[in-house]
Order: sequence, then C-alpha cells, then structure tokens
Amino acid sequence: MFVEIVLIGIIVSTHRWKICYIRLAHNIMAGGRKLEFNKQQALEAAMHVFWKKGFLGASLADLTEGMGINKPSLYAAFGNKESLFVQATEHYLNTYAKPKNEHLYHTGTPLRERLRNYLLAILSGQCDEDNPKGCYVSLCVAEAAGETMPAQAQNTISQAGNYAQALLTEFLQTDDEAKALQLDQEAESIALFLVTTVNGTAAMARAGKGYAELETVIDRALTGIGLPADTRPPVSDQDRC
Amino acid sequence: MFVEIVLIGIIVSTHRWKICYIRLAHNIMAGGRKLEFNKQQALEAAMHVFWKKGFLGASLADLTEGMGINKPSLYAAFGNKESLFVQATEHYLNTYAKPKNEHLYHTGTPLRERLRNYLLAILSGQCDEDNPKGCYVSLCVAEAAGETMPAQAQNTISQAGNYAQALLTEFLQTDDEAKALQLDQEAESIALFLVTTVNGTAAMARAGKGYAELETVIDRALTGIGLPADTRPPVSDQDRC
DNA sequence: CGAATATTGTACCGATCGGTATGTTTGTAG
DNA sequence: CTACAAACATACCGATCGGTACAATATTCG
Repeated sequence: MFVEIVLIGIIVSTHRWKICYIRLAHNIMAGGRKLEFNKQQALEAAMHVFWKKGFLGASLADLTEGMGINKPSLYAAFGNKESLFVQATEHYLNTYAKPKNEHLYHTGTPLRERLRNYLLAILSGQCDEDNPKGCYVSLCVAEAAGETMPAQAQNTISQAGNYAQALLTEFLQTDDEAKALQLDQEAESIALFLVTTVNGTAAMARAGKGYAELETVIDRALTGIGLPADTRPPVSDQDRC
Repeated sequence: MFVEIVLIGIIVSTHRWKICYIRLAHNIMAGGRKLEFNKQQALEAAMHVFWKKGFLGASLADLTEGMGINKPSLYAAFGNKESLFVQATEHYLNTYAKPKNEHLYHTGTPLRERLRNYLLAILSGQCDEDNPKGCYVSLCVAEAAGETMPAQAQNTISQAGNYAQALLTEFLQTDDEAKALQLDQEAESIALFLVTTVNGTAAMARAGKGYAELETVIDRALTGIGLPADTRPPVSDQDRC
C-alpha cells in the first residue's frame, strides 16, 4: 500500500498563487467492476434515439431504455444529456454521413453518375427501414433554430449542418470534370441546390415517402443543375422519362 | 328571476338507466366579464410560438407569454395545448399557406411564371424576418414522426403535410398549359419534386439561409421539371445564368 | 483473504411540465 | 342595490424532466 498525489485540476487566478485540487490515492493500481455494456453500441443506440426524437423529444427515460443502461451509468460514461448528444452527433457524422462522400471521388466514374450515386446513397440512408426515417442533422438543425437546445449542442449541430454544403462546394470547384462543364463557376449555388434537395428528401422520407418515389426527385435535381439523364454522349446506363 | 333546467351531458351506459348531468340556472340571461384579449390575435401569437419551437418545444409558459394571457384564460378559450395546436395549425393553413395557391391560377400568366411566383411566394414566407424562419408544417411533420405528439395533433399535422402535394398534383393534371406540355403525364412525380424542393428551402431558411441565395434554388428546380428560364419563346422577362 | 476502486440499481432531488381549483374582479340583468 | 355569470390572477396539483447520493456488487491488487 502506498500513497501518491495526483494533480487533477488548476484554477487559474489573477494572483500569484494558484489553487490546486489534488487527490490522495492509497492504491493507484486497483481495478474495479467492469463495464457491463459496450460503449460504442450504447452510443449508437443513443444516436438512434436522438435521430428519431430529436434532442428535446429524447428523454433520459427514452435514452436509457434504448441504450439498455441506467442513468448513473449513462452519466459516468457520457457526462450528461448534452454531452451525449454531441458525441452521438459526431458518431452519426463519422459513421453515416461522411462515408457517403466517397461516391464523389470514385475515379473512373462520370461526374453525373458520381453525384447521382452520392445523392442516392444519402437518400437510401434517409429511407432505410432499420434506422429512423430522414436525416439526423436536418431534424436537429430545425430543432436548434427554436432556441430550445443548450449552447454546446446547438453549436455542434450547427457545424454539422454546414458540413455538406461546404464539401460539395469544394468538390465542384476542384473536380476536373466539373470544371470542364463550368460547374465550378456556380459551385456555391449548385451545392446549395443539392443540399436543399437532400434536406427536402429528408423531410419527405420522414413524412413517410419511400425510396422508389424519391429516387425520381434525385434525377430531376440533376437535370436542374444541367446534368440530365440522357447527356450528350450516349454512355449513360439508363434513360428514364 | 326564474329557474331553468339545462341538459349538458349524458353518460352512455350498458344498462337500462342513463345518468344525466343537469345544471340548474336561476337567471339564464346574465352577462359576464368581457374578454380582455382578442381571440384571433391570441391564436396568431400561439401559431408563432409553435412555428418557432414546435409542439414539444412550446411550453405553456412560452405560449401564455407570447399570447399575453395566463393559463386559465388559455384553457377557457382554446381547450388545452393539443386543441390550441390544432387551431393554430388550421389558422396557419388558412392565413399563410392557402393564399399562396392563388399564384397558380392567375389567368393570363404563363405556366412557368405562375409556378415560379407560387414557389417564390412560399420561399418569401419561409425567409420573412417578421415570422419564424422555415415552414410551420414542415417543422411539425418532422417532429410528429418522432411519436412525441398527442394523437389529434399528429393527425392534423399529417393531413396538413399532404396538402401541398395533393394540390399540385391536381393542378398539374388539370391545367391546360401543363397538359399541353405533357406535364400531366408525370403530375405526381413533378408535384413530389416541387414539394420536396420547398421542404428543402424551408430547412435551409430555418438554418439561416436568406431569400436571395435560395431564389436560385427555385430556378434550378423549375429547370429540373423541364421549364428552364429561357424557354423556347423568348418572352421570358429575365434570363439568368 | 482484505483494501481499494469502479459500476450497478434504487431511491431521491429541485425544477418544470401540462392542467386545474379557487377566490376575486368585472360585467350584465332585474 | 342584489343576484348571477364570465374572465381574471394566484396558487396549487400529480407527473415527468434532467441530474445525483448512496449503498450494494463486482473486480483487481497486494
């Protein structure tokens, strides 16, 4: 048995002396009871609850039930509801949102097809039967505008809301094929239009529309930015309408 | 002074005898204190609160503060929160949503211009500085999908959500110019696309985008349904991009 | 085995939720 | 004036909100 002093915090003051919080530990090397749940799985479950009900609508009872743990475990593992929301949002972005960007950069595929695959992948996620309908970010951005959310949560979701448009703008400004088609001239406007479209399909999917119906929306959107289905070279794999 | 018996309710029972609630009134003709608020103005204010915060996010404290009355007055005038929401939703539809349909039926105006005016009128409402940003219905439909709303409120907002698409479909199927352009063949699909677009702009407006930016979205959407700005006859009043 | 540590379940906290009972005020009718 | 009715303001109700204190239970180390 030994004694050790661990510094765990400093209060910054304007005076010469600082106050330090210290902890006295009699036995630094000692285990404890093991976590009875998988933290990643619990975070995934929390994400699903927020995805379905939003920040306000997701009560701690909903969360703990969905995650299969109880409140003290939740607070020990994730801080509080706001912190859990921030982590769930980041998990959503990393796990669900960002992987879909790869469709944009798939070499050897024509621009229109890459954009179409990208948009359809997003749409597919919005209509997936295994997840809540619609888009996590779109839902929570709408909620955040009501000024009903704590500050950090609002900041996080606000950043997430700007992510897609910034990425698409950057993409359209730098992609060779996009430049050849002079889409880079209006990159911001086109990106805004596409992001508006997927926010629209998110709303429609959440309202109950299915993938098959909304697929036609994507094709009309591509027509809207000057990339109709039967473009000049007849190398298109399909031509509808 | 006289006495009168007024029947105000019957409890239906499975037995031969029914229990009736009666009220004894000594003086049927007697006034009372006057309402100190305008019911329509109060409903308008409630609508604004729901528009900004949604059903769940709008607490009774928010509502009574916005409406300038206190809780007992609210319950006397509108029933309860759910009933107030239903009435506020109907008020929104009658006052804000439906009047915009007139742009569609304006005789002597080309189809594209009518559609454009209709869509821009909606967009204008979504970006109006004097109202909460976005669309009341779009917000609450998204909220309703989380199953956090009472049954009647959910029904009302669900009906409201289907309204625009049904109207646009009917319009495209019957309008002469639309039929001449064969838009009636795909009326449902086109209506779905347009409704998706305005739901998208509602989300973007709520996220902070302004009218000027989103105006370009409307023009691209019209291009998406085969009505580009510079259509065959050069009678168009403007040609951008 | 204890001693120390971390997680668990339960039971509880103050605040706020939607909703209401109650007494006072303001109005009308006789 | 008195009798009555309707709306007002206050204060309160049980339920639920997010968040925690606490004791019991595992787990690791000496």
